[in-house]
Amino acid sequence: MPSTPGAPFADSLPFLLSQVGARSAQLFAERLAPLGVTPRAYAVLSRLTGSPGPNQQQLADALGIHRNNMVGLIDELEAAGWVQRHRSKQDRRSFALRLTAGGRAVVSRVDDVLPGLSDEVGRGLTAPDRATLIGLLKQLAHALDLTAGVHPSLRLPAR
Amino acid sequence: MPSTPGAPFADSLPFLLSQVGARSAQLFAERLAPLGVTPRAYAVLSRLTGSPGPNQQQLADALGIHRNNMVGLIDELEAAGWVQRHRSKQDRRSFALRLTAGGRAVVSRVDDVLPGLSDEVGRGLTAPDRATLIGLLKQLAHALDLTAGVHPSLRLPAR
DNA sequence: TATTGTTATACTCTATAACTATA
DNA sequence: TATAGTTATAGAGTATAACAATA
Repeated sequence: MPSTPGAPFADSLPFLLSQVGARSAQLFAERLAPLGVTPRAYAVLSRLTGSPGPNQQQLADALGIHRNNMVGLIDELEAAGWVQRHRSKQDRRSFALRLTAGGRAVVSRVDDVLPGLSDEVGRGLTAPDRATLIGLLKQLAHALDLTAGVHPSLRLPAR
Repeated sequence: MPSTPGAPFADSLPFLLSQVGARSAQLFAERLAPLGVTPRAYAVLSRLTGSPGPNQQQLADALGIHRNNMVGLIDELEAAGWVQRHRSKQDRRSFALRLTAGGRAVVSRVDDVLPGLSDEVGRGLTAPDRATLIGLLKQLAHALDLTAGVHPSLRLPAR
């Protein structure tokens, strides 16, 4: 059976990528939820693991989130005790964002959960096939001008 | 270089699938927009190309859209002249949904655009590699219990 | 005059409940 | 009593504009 009757798109590369990718994103969100973290929040937290604390504008630019929305996001992370705002001494308009010990612990806990997600998502494939798939996806990501570690949905919604 | 510094997830299968899949969904939506069609609307229209006109409840169940939201969706498609509601004579509570000639024309126009999208999304890969990738994605879709032609985001949002 | 962070507003989507007409 | 369709409401998420403090 070559294709679903009346659905020529169902076996196309764009649809399959979008379909499997969306399911993968759902499973990712479900694994994060018990830890009290949203995918957006994890994107921010994992960006702050580097040493030079960026300000909100820089972080927003790097992730493709609008700076207006970054305010509330940092508010939540600060309320959770995972991030701190430190007034920059070079430029007193901006805050240097720094992960707290608790924030680092959350990132670490999420990273511990990710291998289980990889196994769940890739359970239909042999180990060599998984490696092949990852290689092909990296080629696609590069050809589509995607930045490593930056999710396009943070920038633009699909629908 | 094995992985992005400070971003262990960036090269993982779940993230790459979600990242490339989300970009693919954006490109799909951008191709549809000039035709006045949203991905949701196309999902509905392409489901109605079959001969036995389903009612709204059946269509909602098949696509994973809530029947409450199906009302407004069908309203728009009817206002655009692409779908008609016909009172069922067997069960006068329900409507048999039927594509109009205009509706069939829109589906046809979208289907004409899809090959171009496939080329754009897959431009980073050789033809054999594209075929390999499609095969691997189908295996994943099957292992993840995804239904052919049904997009998971219609059922549940990722974020 | 430009930039960082902030707030307010409106608009879109979605989730839930409740209503009507039929069965 | 259950089901198909509908409507209303509230809640999340996002986009836009405007503001205060600082450069």
